[in-house]
Amino acid sequence: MVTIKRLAKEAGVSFSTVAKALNNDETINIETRRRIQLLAKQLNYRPNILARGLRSRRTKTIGVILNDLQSPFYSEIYKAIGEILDHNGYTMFLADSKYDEKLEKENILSMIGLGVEGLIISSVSEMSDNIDFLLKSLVKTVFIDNRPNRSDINCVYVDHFVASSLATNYLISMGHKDILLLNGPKNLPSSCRYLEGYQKSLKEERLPFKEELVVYDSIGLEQSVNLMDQIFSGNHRIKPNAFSAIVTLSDVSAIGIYEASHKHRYSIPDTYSVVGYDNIFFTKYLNPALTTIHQPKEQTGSLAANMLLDSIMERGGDEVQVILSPILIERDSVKSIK
Amino acid sequence: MVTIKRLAKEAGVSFSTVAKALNNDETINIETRRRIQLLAKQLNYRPNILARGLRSRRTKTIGVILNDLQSPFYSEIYKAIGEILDHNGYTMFLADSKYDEKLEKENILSMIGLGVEGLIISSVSEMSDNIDFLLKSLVKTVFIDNRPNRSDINCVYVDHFVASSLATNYLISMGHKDILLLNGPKNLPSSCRYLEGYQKSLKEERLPFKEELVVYDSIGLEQSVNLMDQIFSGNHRIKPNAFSAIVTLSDVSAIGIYEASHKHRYSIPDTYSVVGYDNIFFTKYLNPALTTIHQPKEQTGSLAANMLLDSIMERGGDEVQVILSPILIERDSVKSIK
DNA sequence: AATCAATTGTTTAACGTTAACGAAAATTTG
DNA sequence: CAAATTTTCGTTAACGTTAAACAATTGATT
Repeated sequence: MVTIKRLAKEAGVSFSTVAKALNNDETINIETRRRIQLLAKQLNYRPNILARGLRSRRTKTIGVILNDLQSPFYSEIYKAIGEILDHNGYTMFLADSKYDEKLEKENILSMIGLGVEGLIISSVSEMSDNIDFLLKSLVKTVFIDNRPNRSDINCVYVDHFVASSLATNYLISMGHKDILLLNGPKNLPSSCRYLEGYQKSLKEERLPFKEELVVYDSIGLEQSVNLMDQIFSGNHRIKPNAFSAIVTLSDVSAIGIYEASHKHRYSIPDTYSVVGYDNIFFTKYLNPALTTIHQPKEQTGSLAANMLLDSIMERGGDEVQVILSPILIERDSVKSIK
Repeated sequence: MVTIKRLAKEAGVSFSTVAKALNNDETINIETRRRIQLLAKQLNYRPNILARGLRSRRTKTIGVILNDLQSPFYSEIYKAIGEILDHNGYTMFLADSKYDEKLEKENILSMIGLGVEGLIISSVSEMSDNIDFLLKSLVKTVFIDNRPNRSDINCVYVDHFVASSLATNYLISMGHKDILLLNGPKNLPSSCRYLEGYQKSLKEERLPFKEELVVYDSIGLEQSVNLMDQIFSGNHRIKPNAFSAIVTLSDVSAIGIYEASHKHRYSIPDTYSVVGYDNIFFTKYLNPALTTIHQPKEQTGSLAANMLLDSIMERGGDEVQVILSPILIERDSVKSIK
């Protein structure tokens, strides 16, 4: 392994001269600097991040903790984060919290142990101890995808309340009255906002809110398939004829509905209308093309990354909360029954 | 930040006693050990990986360098890698080489600087200098997705030659004679194997190999859309009526074909038949459901991770090459024209 | 010629951990 | 009961880097 000492020996100078030369320190003669920098390149020298981080606390790494790494939704977000970080010489650690608060805590501690300078996190809960813990610790943090219940934080998220009311309003305008809400885990902040938006739209249109038409914990493909399979089979408290449309918290869930309905020979949108959420890239190629609520994922990622870097570099001042707007994308998975 | 010294002060022992206690060293009284371990948990102590790695070279991290992080194909692979690593107390660094050899080299050097114990990499080229460099360095490496031209390495990949001949044979059996090959970058090992399999199938069936029906660099959604858009518009050396079927190197490319053909009002499979590659999870929900060649992605990831861990732990002996088999998945994007 | 400042380079001490070694206390042995 | 052994804990020196303090050489100024 080629270290600074090795370069020093090779170049015939002290190791700290090499260190300064590599950091382009003006107190080293420009020629010596050039000479050493060239040598470093020739020998494929790379600073040992461990040593640097240990000494200087500047590891040039940041941690990204998300609820589901595999989901294309989060993929697009961390793709955007990665781009920004790359341009700024930073590397990212990715971790999957699997919508689990304990795992999230584990990941946070790991990241701190790894010496990250900052963290971007889609926190599982709105008022988890993890959030307090994070704010007490010294790592700069940006919360994405949802908003913890406090104002002294950096965050960027889309308004889930608006999103679900957009979806619900649209279904109502198409004549649907019994709308199943396939919601996420109950403690998930986005689930709460989502439910509220759904309720608000029903209320506005003077439709009754039927608690029994809300079902939780259906995030992810498999869970969603299983759940809808139960419903379509009649093995669930919700019966197949109790609703004519479905609002989901994610496009992936919507695909689960496609799968289950396909199995039971129900047609979408003829029997059931479906509105997804996220607008992940392939939804327009589904059969039928999915009507969904678009989230600006790339923007979320790049904004979050830039905010974090600003915060790390001490540029930019106070904490900021950025709220992005969702957009309804009309396609073919909703049928008018007016 | 809570360190080993802090714990020592708190517990009234020397810092090295704490270190040993935390590593469950038998030479420390069981009671003292328990006491210190409890304290560590209470104070949310996490070992500083930087310091540990610097001193002991055991960072418990491995690097994963892939050609396209966002593609669901690679997502599924690194998801599987992550699962295995988690169970073994390892963390992973992810990096995107974007099918670029220079960026790949950059990433390799970064990973080494980060102190990874091993590397899983989908190398861009078959005989890149990067491979020699890696083998000369001390980092254990597993190559995935394709096979460098040497035998003294660990790798796991599916046989792209078999894959493309599976696809081509199938199309021929459905009566297609003019088959466009949407291949990846020319230097990509998988592209080479893919071309060879395609040629072999044509030859077997005594069909002429038309070089002009092979087009390169069409990996990724956008490139694929642009390319097909050109072809369908007549602005390409390949004319729209020169072929009746398309074989692609990735499902994502296949989606690009869907997009372009949709724009130009061509029907799949009525005007063009398409066979994808990878079988990423949502292809069966596309319109039309995509006929594709399945790659065992999860298996690839978990095998690679296990091989790497074996190699790191010095268990297991020689280098192994694992070749997995692709499977044809018949769906609705191919039409018989016999 | 003596002084001072600028220029260029070196010495040294951290950062938090591991691990080899040393030392003290507790226990066993003859 | 002294000596030998075991048990238990403390000392110390690395790992490769950064950064502050220090030293040496040169050039400019009085």
